[in-house]
Amino acid sequence: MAKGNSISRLETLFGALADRTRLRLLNLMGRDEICVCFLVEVLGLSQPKISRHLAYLRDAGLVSARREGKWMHYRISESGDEIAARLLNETLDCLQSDGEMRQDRARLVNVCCAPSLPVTLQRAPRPISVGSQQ
Amino acid sequence: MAKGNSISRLETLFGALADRTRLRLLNLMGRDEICVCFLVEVLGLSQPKISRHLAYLRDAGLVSARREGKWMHYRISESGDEIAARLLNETLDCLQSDGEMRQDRARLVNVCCAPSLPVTLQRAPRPISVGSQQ
DNA sequence: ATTTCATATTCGCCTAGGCGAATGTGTTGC
DNA sequence: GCAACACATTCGCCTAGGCGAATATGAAAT
Repeated sequence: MAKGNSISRLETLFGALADRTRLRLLNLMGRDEICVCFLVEVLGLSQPKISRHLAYLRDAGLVSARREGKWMHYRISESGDEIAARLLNETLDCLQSDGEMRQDRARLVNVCCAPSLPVTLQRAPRPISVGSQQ
Repeated sequence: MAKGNSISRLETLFGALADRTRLRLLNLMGRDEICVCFLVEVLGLSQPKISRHLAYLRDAGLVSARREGKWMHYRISESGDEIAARLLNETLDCLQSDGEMRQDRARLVNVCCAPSLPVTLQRAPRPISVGSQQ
């Protein structure tokens, strides 16, 4: 679904980026793995909605998944496509400087490091970069 | 239609870029004005199709139009949005290095400088950068 | 084995937007 | 005025894809 000539791959890339929820997901992934339950918690959206958008990103080749027991970890995948990779990186840089995106990242840190985690997350594996205190 | 917070503007931008025909149009505009009739001739697509996509790009704020008699000239507009501008420039750079996009640009030069122009184009104003020989 | 938990998928509904064909609009030339 | 020209818009049709609600799946825990 992400294949074809290079123009088609650009269409696929931009199609994947043309959605608010997916931009927020990519922003939260940053350079690290993150587990679905944190994405659900931080974005405050329904779990099926998150999963559907993750599936879209997977089909578009932007993201790859790894299972760890009951949990699924997602990360931005280094695309074989050099051009797509360059554009995606530039996009992620732009998200860095966006106010709402910063809020999302801050909320992720808060959720992960909170002394009292939401019940649903107490056993979930932390994202690497945020660290796993307590 | 291109307004809202910065995430919405990114959605709009990426939506506009997520179409082969629109990418080809932006590629042909490059940094200069170009008249619709040349776009139709070079891309070999129907005039209404070209016009619809130009309208889409206009509504998304990526492109602006100028009338000169019967002819309409389109150009990529410097967006007020710095982030969008940066991403758009990066995208245009990527198009530069794409094979099919190069073919389109070569065809534009051929069409404009051909000793015998297609009848439809004989009086049309040339794009600036290609020059107006004959 | 059964239940629970984390996640994925399916279903039905609805809107955005792509297409060709036809038609409308603004400008020039006669 | 009217015809020709360059371009824009509308119409009807069709698919992609967004959503919530419900349901399925795969792994662990009991």
